[in-house]
Amino acid sequence: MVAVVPKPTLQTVFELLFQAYGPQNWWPGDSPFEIMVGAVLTQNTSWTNVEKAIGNLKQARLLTPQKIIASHHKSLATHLKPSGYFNIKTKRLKSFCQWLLNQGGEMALARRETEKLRIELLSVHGIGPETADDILLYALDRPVFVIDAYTRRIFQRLGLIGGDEPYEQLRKMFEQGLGTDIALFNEYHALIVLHGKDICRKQPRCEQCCLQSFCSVSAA
DNA sequence: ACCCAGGGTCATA
DNA sequence: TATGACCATGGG
Repeated sequence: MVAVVPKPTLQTVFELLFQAYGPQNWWPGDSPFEIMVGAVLTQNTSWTNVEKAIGNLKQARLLTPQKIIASHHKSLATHLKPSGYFNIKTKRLKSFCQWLLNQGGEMALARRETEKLRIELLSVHGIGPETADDILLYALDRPVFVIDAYTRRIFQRLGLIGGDEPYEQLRKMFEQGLGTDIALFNEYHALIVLHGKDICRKQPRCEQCCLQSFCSVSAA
């Protein structure tokens, strides 16, 4: 006999995570531009390493699009070193900053329609769907739900997805299932990341997990 | 010594 | 379309 695990709604999962962890107040950063930079630097990289790189940029007073573009590759790469992939990220950060200035700067983005802006972001070399959506949600306050590896892992275990769906399919599923709620999207993704780090990979059987009653792994 | 992080691009089949 | 290689540091 296989135990039948009930499937929670997306709202229920949020409630459980929020009750377990409380508000996360994402994204850490002092300004929208710092958040955008962090979104690029945190690609496949732990946040503690990103903080060091951002600290270097701040100390060198390079945390503006103009200064980043004006920096030489080698110099900028040295500042980014702690965040890993520094040669690639140097190019990506420069491409993004060049795009930002071409758009007319940060203020000009506020008038752009979200979907148009998203397409534009995705056209920048080194900006993929997750990075674009991090920027849209956390720096530009747009109602976009961020999908990452933790989201796939956690919701696969809850039996709500297969886990290999295309990014866009999952994004639309969450956005339609939750309604347009920027504050909810903001908090939800932060909670998913925290929960993913905290428990879901380190303890595959999830004995202490706040989602335990819905988790197909712990019930198996 | 090994595993992986708040991904994305590119080459190959 | 769908895998696999590659990028690179730092903490567990």
